[in-house]
Amino acid sequence: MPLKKTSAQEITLSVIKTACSNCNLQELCLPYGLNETEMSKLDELVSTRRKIKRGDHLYRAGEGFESIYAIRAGFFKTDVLLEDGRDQVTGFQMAGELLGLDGISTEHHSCNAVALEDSEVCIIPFPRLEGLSREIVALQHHFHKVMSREIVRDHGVMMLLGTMRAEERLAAFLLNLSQRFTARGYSHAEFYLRMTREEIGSYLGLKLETVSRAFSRFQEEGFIAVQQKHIRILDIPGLKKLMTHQSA
Amino acid sequence: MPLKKTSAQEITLSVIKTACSNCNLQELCLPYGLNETEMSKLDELVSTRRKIKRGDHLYRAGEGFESIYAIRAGFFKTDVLLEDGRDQVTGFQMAGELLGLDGISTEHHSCNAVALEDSEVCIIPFPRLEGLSREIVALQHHFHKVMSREIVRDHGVMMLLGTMRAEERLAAFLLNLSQRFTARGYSHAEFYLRMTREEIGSYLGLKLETVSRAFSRFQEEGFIAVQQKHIRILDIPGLKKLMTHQSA
DNA sequence: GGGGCACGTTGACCTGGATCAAAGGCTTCC
DNA sequence: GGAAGCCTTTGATCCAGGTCAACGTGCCCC
Repeated sequence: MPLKKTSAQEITLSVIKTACSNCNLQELCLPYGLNETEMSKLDELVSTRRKIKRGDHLYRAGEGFESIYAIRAGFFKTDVLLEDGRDQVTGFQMAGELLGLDGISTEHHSCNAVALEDSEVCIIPFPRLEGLSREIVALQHHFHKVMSREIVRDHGVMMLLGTMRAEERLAAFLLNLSQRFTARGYSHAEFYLRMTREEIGSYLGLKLETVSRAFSRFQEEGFIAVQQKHIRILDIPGLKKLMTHQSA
Repeated sequence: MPLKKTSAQEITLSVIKTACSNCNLQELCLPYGLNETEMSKLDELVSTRRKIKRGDHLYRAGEGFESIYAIRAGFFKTDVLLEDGRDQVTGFQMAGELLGLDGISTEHHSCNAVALEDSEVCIIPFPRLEGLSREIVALQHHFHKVMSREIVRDHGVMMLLGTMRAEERLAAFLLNLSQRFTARGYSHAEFYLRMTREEIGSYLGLKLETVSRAFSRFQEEGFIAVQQKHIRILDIPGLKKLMTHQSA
């Protein structure tokens, strides 16, 4: 909308919108499965948002843990640092996904969360979430499912890192992104990568040159069209076959 | 004890012992942090045990999920299967650790759990656990911590698979086992591996020959003494240095 | 609007770990 | 208690992906 923005207007808009009950990410996010009464209780809890500029940290490894975050808009990566300076991207997160679950175990965050584009998160104070999930069975159960899903996802990544060759890894990565964009109502075949080749490589356990070469190879083979961060997927079955067919 | 076992005796013994409140794994397991009243409520819930023979499955990928399991005694591995037949060990679990958390998300198990020695687990019906953790704050919170810890552990494995070289991986693996045996009151320096070289390799993203060679190399260097599955760790600092020092 | 710089591509070469192969040593199960 | 087969070790060779290097490209900020 072409309204001239004043800070008063921004505040108003933000207050109006900060409610799970009229958020279009409900189905992907924490409120999944709640009825109206329950939803309005959740609204009270999730009342604050925070904007994160591209490149800024939402939290850093070692910081005290107080809240988990639901991504309202934008795109994040999480990474872990080893003492000797090596690091690895452990995941890329998009709208509707939760950040910060790693912090529950020690009450300190165990990884960094960095915005890869200007983003906004809903702040969910964890003790209050635990309180509410003692009242609302559906919320409790869904939260457990979300944590469990994260464990299953991690097993998938371990599988990828442990058994797949470079091109299989990249194919799996692209198919996964495609599927997640689809779930959010975006094109499954065309998207912008928010991360660099190096970040993709770090996530996939490959060097950036290898990622770049694999992209080129996929383009030659007609599986995708790449131009920098702009990706068009041309042959999903082809990518899938590539993933399962190779090696023993 | 040299008692002649009759099935009546076995049942009695089993009934007596099946209670968190007098289990010596309390501190490592689900009951951590509960007071006496709470513990006795948990006792009601965790009333059944199950013995699993070496090589048998506790559950299989695809099976319906109903319960999580606390390992009372023994040693397990979990593994994931890809459509094309490749598989990977996603973890090794020992006494006091929980199995089955992966099943919550889809209500079906997503991996196989196999006993690596004759083992015994306590069956924890999940809906009842959710019920009880709505009543007992400490149980709820601890359960969340356990799930979160699993996520953090998985990130560590991703790190290992994504950034470490073969010998670093094996060093990390041995140090991790040592530390977990210590926590259970066993020697930190001497233990039997319950898994084969192939299973270690699968977990670490290496081939069995590479694992074997790395063991031999560690022995030559004086870090450990290996004889088949019997390991003595001779130089913990040496192994630690090996893990962090190498490469960039 | 232009200059600088981070990001991306491609080539040449190298190496760590995979693969293939063969020979013991343990365990287990009749 | 002995045989069969699994597990482990070790050697020789190979290759996928890492490393090093140089050059393009487009984005962003002044």
